[in-house]
Amino acid sequence: MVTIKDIAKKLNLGVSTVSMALNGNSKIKEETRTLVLNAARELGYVKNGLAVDLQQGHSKLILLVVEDASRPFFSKVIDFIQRRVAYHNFDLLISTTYLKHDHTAKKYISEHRAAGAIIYTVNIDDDFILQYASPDFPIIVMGREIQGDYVKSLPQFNSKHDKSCKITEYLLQHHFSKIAFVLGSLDTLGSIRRLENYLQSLHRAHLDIDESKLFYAEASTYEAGYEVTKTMIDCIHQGEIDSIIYANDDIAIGGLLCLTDHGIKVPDDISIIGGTNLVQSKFVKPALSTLGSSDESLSYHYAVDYLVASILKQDVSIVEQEYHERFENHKEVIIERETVKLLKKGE
Amino acid sequence: MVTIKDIAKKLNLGVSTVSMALNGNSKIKEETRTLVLNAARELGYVKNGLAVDLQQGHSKLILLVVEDASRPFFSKVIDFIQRRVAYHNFDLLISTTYLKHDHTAKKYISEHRAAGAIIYTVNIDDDFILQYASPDFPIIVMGREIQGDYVKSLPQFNSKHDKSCKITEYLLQHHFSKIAFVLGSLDTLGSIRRLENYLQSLHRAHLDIDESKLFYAEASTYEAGYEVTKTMIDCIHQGEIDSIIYANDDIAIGGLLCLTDHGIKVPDDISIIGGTNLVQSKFVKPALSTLGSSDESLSYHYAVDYLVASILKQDVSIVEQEYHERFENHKEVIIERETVKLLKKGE
DNA sequence: TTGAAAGCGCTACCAA
DNA sequence: TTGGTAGCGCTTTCAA
Repeated sequence: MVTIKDIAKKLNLGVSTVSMALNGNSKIKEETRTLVLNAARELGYVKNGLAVDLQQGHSKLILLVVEDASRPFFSKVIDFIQRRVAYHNFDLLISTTYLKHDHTAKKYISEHRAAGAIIYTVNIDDDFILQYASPDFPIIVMGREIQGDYVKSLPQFNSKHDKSCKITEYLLQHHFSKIAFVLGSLDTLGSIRRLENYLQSLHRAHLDIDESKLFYAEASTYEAGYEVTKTMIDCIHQGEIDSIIYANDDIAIGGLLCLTDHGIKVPDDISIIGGTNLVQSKFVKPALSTLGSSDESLSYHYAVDYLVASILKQDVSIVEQEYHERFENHKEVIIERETVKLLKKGE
Repeated sequence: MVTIKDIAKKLNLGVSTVSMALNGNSKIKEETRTLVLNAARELGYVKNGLAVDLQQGHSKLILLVVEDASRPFFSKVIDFIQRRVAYHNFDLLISTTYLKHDHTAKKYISEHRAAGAIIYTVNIDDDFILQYASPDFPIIVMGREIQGDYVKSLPQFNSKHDKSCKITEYLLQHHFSKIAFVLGSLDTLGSIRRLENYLQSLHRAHLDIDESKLFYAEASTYEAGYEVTKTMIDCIHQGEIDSIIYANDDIAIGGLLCLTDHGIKVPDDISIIGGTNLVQSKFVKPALSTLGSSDESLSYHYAVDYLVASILKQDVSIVEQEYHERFENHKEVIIERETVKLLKKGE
C-alpha cells in the first residue's frame, strides 16, 4: 500500500508538504504540487479515507437502515433520502435488515462508523437505539415512536391536529358499511394511525366494530397481502364485507391479485383501497385507489435536515421551525383510481 | 467522546490492558475484565471502529453499488448478495447511483473505505474502475464486461457454449413471425445476449431483420417501458407486429400496461415476453411470461465468493473451479404464464 | 498478568 | 513555502 510517506521519500519532501499538496492547499508552490501529483500517480497512491476520518474526528457518512430493499415502499424512501443527503454534501450508505440480517447495521451504529443514522425498520430494537444514540451519533427513527435523548422520531405529522386522512369516512360517504381493515405486519405509525382512524370513524358513524373484519398480514409484501386476502374470500362471498382498507399498497396489490384470482371483480364485487401511494399501484389492473401525500418528500427532508443539523451540532430548533408550517399544511389525500366503486348521487 | 484512555485513567490501568480486556483476551484476569467492562458501561464508552480498521490495515466491508434501488430487478440482486456476504461474515453496505448520484460510491471506492466492491451500474465508468481496482481493493463488475487486473466481470455465463436461452426460437416455434425487440437502456450483458440471440434466430429462420422492429427504452423502468410501447401502438394496429420481446421484466410490465390502456388485448391481439423473472411479474394481469434461471443465485454467489477470496488474497482459481460445474449446468428457462398465446398443434 | 511504547495513514500546528 | 512533530483511538509486540 502506497502512502504519503512513500511519496515524500521519493521526492525528498516532508509528509506534511505532500499532504497539503494533495489537498490543494494554496500554501504549496504550484510546481511542487505538480511534482507530488505526478509522483502519486506513478506510485499508484490512493488516499486512505479511514485515516482521514480518524484524524478529523468525524465523518460525513449517514447510514440508512431499512427493512427490506425489495419492498417497493422503501424504494421511495431511499430515493427521497438519497437526494436530500446529497444536497447537504453528506454521504449515504444503505443497510438492510431483511431476514434479521442486522449484523452490519448494528456494527456500524455501535462502533460509530458513521456520523449518524436514519432507522426505518423494526429489526433494530428500542433498547439498542437508546443505548447508542449520543451527541456523537444522533439517530432518527422513522415509522415508530421512541422517546429518548439524541433520538428523534418521525413523522408525528398531524397526529394531534387530527388532520390525518379520513380514509374510512371516504368509504362511508360512498355508502360502504361493511368495511374490513388489513393491518401490515410492521406496526409503523402510519398503519396504526390509519387503524385508529378506522376504529374512530366506525364509532362516530355508530357502526359496530366487528373484530372479525380486522385482518393481519404476516409482512408488508405482495405475498403476505395475497395470503391474508385468501382468508377473507369466504366472508366476501357471503357478502359480509363490501370494501377493504389495506394499511399499505404493498399488501393491497397482493390482495388485489388474490381477489382477481378467485373470480372476485374489483370494484364491482368489492372495493379496495391502499395506504401508501406506490409507483406500482397505478400499474396494476384495475389501478389501485390509495392514499397519497400533498407533500411526499416532507418527512424525509425533515429527517435528513434534522439529522445533519444534529451531526453538525447546530440548533435543531431552526430546522423544526422551518418545517413547522409545511407540516401544518400537509394533508393526506385520496388518490382515486379504479378500485373503489363510486356510486352516483341518489344511486 | 470516551476512549479506552479514559477507562484506563479511571481504573489506573494501562490502555493495552483495557484494550485486551474489552476484546476478551484470555491473558487478562477475569476480575480486571469485569472492572473494565463496568467502567466502560458507566462512562458510556463505544468502540471506534475506524481506529480499529486503520490499525488492522483492513476492513470487512463490501460495497455494493447498484443503479437504482427502486428498480425491482435490483431488489433481487441485493437480496442474494446480502445473504452470501453474511455467510462469509463480511459486512455489506449499499450505494445507489440513481440520477448520477455517484459521489458516495466513488468516494468509498477511491479512498479505499471498503475491502472491495461489487459494481452493478453503468454510472461508474470503466476508466474509474480500472484506475482504482488493485490488490488492496478488488472489484467485481456485473452486467457488463471490463478487462483489467483486479477487476472481474460477471457473469459470462454460457456465452461461448451458446446454451443461452432461445427465447426467439420459442416464439418462432409458436408460429410468431413478426417479432419486435425492445432493448433496455442499460447495455447490460443480458440484454445484449438476448438481442444477439434475436438477431441470429431470425437469421437462421431466414427471416429478414427489420430495423423498424427494434425499439429502445429510455431506461429500464416501468415508465420507460410504457413510453416506448406507445410508439409501437400504430405498428401493432396495422398488424406489423405479432409479438414483442422485452429485454427485461421492468420494461415489459410497463409495456403490458400501455397495451392494455390502448385497448390491445394480451395475448389475444399480441403476445409479449419479458427477460428477467421478477416477483412483480406474476402479479400483473395477465401474468407476464418471462425468462428465468435454473439457478438464480448462481452468479451472485460466485461474485461474492470470488470477491471475498480476492480480499483474503486466497487463490481464486479454487472458487472458479467450484463454480465451473454449476455454470456448465446452468440454463435459462422460459417461464410460461399468460402473455404468450400458445397455439395448439395444427391450429 | 499488566503496561510502555510503537505505529496504522493522515492532518494541522508551529517553526524554520 | 516547507517540514518536524504531535496525535486521532486503537492493537500489538516486548518487557516488566
